[in-house]
Order: sequence, then structure tokens, then C-alpha cells
Amino acid sequence: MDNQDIRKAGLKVTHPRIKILELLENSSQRHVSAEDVYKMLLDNGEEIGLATVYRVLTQFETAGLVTRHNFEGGHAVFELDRGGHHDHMVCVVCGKVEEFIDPTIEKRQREIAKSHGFEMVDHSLIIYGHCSNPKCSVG
Amino acid sequence: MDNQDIRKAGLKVTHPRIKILELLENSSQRHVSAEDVYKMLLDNGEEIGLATVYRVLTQFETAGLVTRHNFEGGHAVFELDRGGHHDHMVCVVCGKVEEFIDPTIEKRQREIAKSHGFEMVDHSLIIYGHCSNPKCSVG
DNA sequence: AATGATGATGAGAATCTTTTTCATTACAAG
DNA sequence: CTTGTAATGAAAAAGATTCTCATCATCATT
Repeated sequence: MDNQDIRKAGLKVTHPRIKILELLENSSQRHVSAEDVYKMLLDNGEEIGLATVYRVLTQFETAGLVTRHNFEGGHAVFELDRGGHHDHMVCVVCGKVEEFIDPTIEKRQREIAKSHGFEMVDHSLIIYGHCSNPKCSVG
Repeated sequence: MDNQDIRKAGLKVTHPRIKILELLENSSQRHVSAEDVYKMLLDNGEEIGLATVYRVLTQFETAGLVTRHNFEGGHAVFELDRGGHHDHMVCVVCGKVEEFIDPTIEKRQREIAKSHGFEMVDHSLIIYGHCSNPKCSVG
């Protein structure tokens, strides 16, 4: 992931784009909202407008560099595409997100789509539950 | 599904709640946004405020009468819970939604959650693709 | 059937997320 | 280095949802 990825996407290599891509690569949180990105950039002394953050994230999504997720909560979160596709498991108490991939499910999805006359282009699987943290488990 | 369901949820049986529940039962669209509900009620001559529609849908969700889905598009859609759980397949071109249920996937999900130390309470699986309508297919 | 406590409603304001507008600035090809 | 075009920032706008608060309806009790 470097500036060539931006160029290959047909986008000019600008300061905001470079910084946003860097941030997505280095962030400890894998799933960040546009607001998160904006604030983290501010913390790093980068004065990049929120509108630009939204624009760039959307462009990165179109270019296949990041994936947008519509989890619960009324706002989208973005995640850098590090090659492999995966699904998500979200703790409904603490919000912790774990990633997983299961070949059985991947395979069944394609079969099911086909049997309904759909050609699958993407999918989203989110398991909601209580994570292993004692604070999050049910009584 | 009748007024007793509203009462059982600990809610008063009011005119807006009755009409919203009726509408969800009789609507030809299974997945409707709050705005959709508001407009359909207006078409039926029911002057129910948009804020009330949001409040009631949220209460119905809490009561387990309806399910809220965060598909793409920046707004939530609601669906009457007709007993059985199911997953969704959404056409990325025309927006058509089909429902399905697959025991293999259901079973694997529980196993995967458990293997990550999660106790699954819910899940959301959405397959995006091109539906069989010629206008929606690729190529 | 009347009463009264409490919950529910409607209208609009407020909030939050995201997109658009537009004047200014920066990239990148020649 | 010039210049066309794309990109940016700021603010406004748009869209979705929630909140506030005065008024009204429901329901358990008279």
C-alpha cells in the first residue's frame, strides 16, 4: 500500500490522500468512521477538512482500497482492504470486533445466490454476541 | 399479530401503534424505512407524525415485533418479525430483496462464534449481487 | 361512566452524518 | 514554468433520526 495505489486508482497523489492512507495503515483500530479519521488526523497536526475525508474514503472504496461497513450505530465505518476478505463478529456490549473467514460459509453463499438467480458480487456477514470478557457475558 | 402484541410489549394500545402494526402486516414491501411508513400512513389518511413513527418502530424493535436492518443507503429499514429468522439477498442494481435461510450456514455461525469465545445473540448476513432481471445482470 | 396518573403524541427544533457548492489551490503533463 | 483540470476547505445544505415540551389519550380505579 503506497502512493502508487492512489495513482493506480486514477486519483492524484495529494497530501490528504497520502495522509489518510497512512493513517488507515497505521491505526490501531481497524474499523474507523470518517469522524474518527478526521479527529486522528487533527491529533497528528494534519488540518484536513471533514468533507475531504468523506470524499477520499468514498474514492478509496470505489477504488477497492477500503471497504465500507454499515454496522449498527447510524454511521459507516471504513477498513483498509488488506488483501483477504473476511467477516465480522461484534460484541454487543463492548463493541469489540473480531474477524474471521470460513470456507464452508463462503462456498454456501455462492451456491445460494446462484440458486436464486443472483450473481454474487459481495456479501456482509456480521455475528453479534457477547464476547469472552466477563464484563460482557450474560449473567 | 394484533393489539395484544402491543399490550404484551408493555405499550399502550394507541391509534398510531395500531395503524403502524397494521401497515407492516399489510404492506406489499417487506422492508420499509421510517419515511416509507410515514408516507404510506399519509396515503391512508392517517396523520401520524414522523417522530412518532420513529419512536414506535424503535419500541417495536425493542419488543421483538420488528427487526431493524442497516442495509446500504444511509437509512435503516424495518421488517415485521413473522416468526422465522432469515437472511437477505439484495440486488445492487434494482434493490430487490429476497429472503433465504440456510441450515448449513446457521449451524456454522454458532460454531464459529463459540470457537472465538462469543455467545451469539444475533447475526446479519446480506448477499449483494445482480438479480436475474436482464436489466440488472452484468455484461 | 367519570377521574386522574402516567404514558403517548405532534410539531418543530436540535443533532448527527454525509453530501454539495463554490471559490481557491495544487498536481502533473507539456 | 505554464496551464488545464482535478482536489481542497469552509460553509451551507440535505437527509436521517432524536429530543423537547405542551397537549392529549389510555387505562386502572372510582
